Order: sequence, then structure tokens, then C-alpha cells
Amino acid sequence: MAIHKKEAFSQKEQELAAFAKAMSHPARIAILKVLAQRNECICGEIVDLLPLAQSTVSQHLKELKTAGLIDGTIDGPRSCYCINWKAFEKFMGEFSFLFNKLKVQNEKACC
Amino acid sequence: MAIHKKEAFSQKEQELAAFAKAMSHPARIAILKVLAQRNECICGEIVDLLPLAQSTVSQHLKELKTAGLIDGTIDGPRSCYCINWKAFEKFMGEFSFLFNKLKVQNEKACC
DNA sequence: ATATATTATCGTATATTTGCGATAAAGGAT
DNA sequence: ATCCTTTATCGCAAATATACGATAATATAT
Repeated sequence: MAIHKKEAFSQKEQELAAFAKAMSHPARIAILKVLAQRNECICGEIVDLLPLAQSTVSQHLKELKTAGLIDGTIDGPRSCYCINWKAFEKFMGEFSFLFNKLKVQNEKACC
Repeated sequence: MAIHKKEAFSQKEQELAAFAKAMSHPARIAILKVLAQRNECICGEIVDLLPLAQSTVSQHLKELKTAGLIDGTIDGPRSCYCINWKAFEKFMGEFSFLFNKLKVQNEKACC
């Protein structure tokens, strides 16, 4: 049983899906919120703010980083993360383009 | 082992995550694109356009509907779907609010 | 009433995600 | 050098998601 046919879709569709997937868990939304609210970068403070174990938070951070939504630098024994605003703008823009542009002509909902 | 602690997060965090999750698969992105491009509602045409079995497409449609991103009405033996633009605007707005608003003060990336 | 067409649901196999504890790795402090 | 702090990774258990075929459900057509 050939499961997961993601390859069968277009590059852009996969990219948008990956972006959405990175934000598809409340813990990751919460992490992004914390990072967005601080001017300086955060590291293990996130662990204290979330109701999850350190290893779990680290895993979520890794996923966000892999997806390109956050940047991380090692600062001595601790890690410093912050939001990658450029990536955010890019994806939000693509979503807006994809759906807002088309919305104009479709304003008259059919269902 | 108490897995999935979504309940431990705020209502809004869960809502945003659920919205993102509904769009976290390329097939569902593709479905939304098709629905957005047509003025009239679509039904099984989607199945012909996607590289997936009918039952799988139906499952994806159900997820999109449950998440509130699309509306569906039964029209005889066929089903008619279309995008719920209001829900879309709501969520896109919340994301923009959450991240764009904060972006201003954080323009100076730290990492 | 019977067939046909369309869509939803069920059952099932497999893949992925989530979460934690334990452990490793890396640097700072004494 | 030895501890201590911080973070990443590994290994594992359990929950979800993905996909399909088969079947049920529904309405139209003959």
C-alpha cells in the first residue's frame, strides 16, 4: 500500500502544506507567540512556559527550524531562537495571494 | 502515557493550530485551490483532478468541512462544496494579527 | 421496481506524530 | 579536572493520519 503520495502534488502545494503543518500544533503556535513577543531571543525559557517536557519542546523547536519558521544560534551552552520573519511574510503572502485574489470574483458564495 | 496534551493550551492556540492542520496536506491545498477557482460549486470533479482514490478525496473533504474551511450541500445524488470565505478571512486575520502586529517592534532580527 | 451514478462510511494496513525519560554533548563555574 | 547547567538526541509507547478497496446510502433514470 503506497502511502503518502505527497510527491504527486505540485511544489508550491507541498510548500504551503509544509508551512501549515509546522503550525498545526498548539505547542508550536505557543512557541511562535513567545518568540514573537520578545525582542531578544529565547532559549530554555520556553520550556518553563509550556506544559511539556524539555525534550518535547526541543523537538517542536527542531520542527519549526526545519520548516524555516525560526532561526536558531548556539550561544554557549544555551540555544537562542527567534522568528524568521522573512519566511513568515513569504508564506502568509502566498496564502493571501492564493485565496484572497480569487475571493474577489467568488464573493457570491454558492453553497 | 498521557499523549496529546492539546487541552493544555489556550482556546485560540488550539483554533489556530486546527486551522493550520486542515491545510497541512498538499491534497487539501489542492482541493481548496480548485474550489477557489470555480464560481460554481464542485463535487466529484475534484476526484478527477486529484491523484487519489474517491474515498480518500471524500475523507479530505470531510476534514476540510469539519474544520469549517468549506461548506457542503447535498444536491441530489451529488455533493456540492465551496470555500467558506468568512472562516478563511477570520483565520488569516488572526494569523496576521498575531505575527504582523508583533513584527513591527521586532524588525531587528536577533539571531 | 430495478438499475445507474455519485458520494459517504467502514475496515484495515502502514506511516507519521506526539510525548516522555534517559542519555549524550558542550560549555561555564568552582 | 570535576561538577553543574543547558540543550539535543535516542529509544520507545501510544495516538493520529493517510490511503485504498469494499460496501452502504441516496437520488435519479429507465
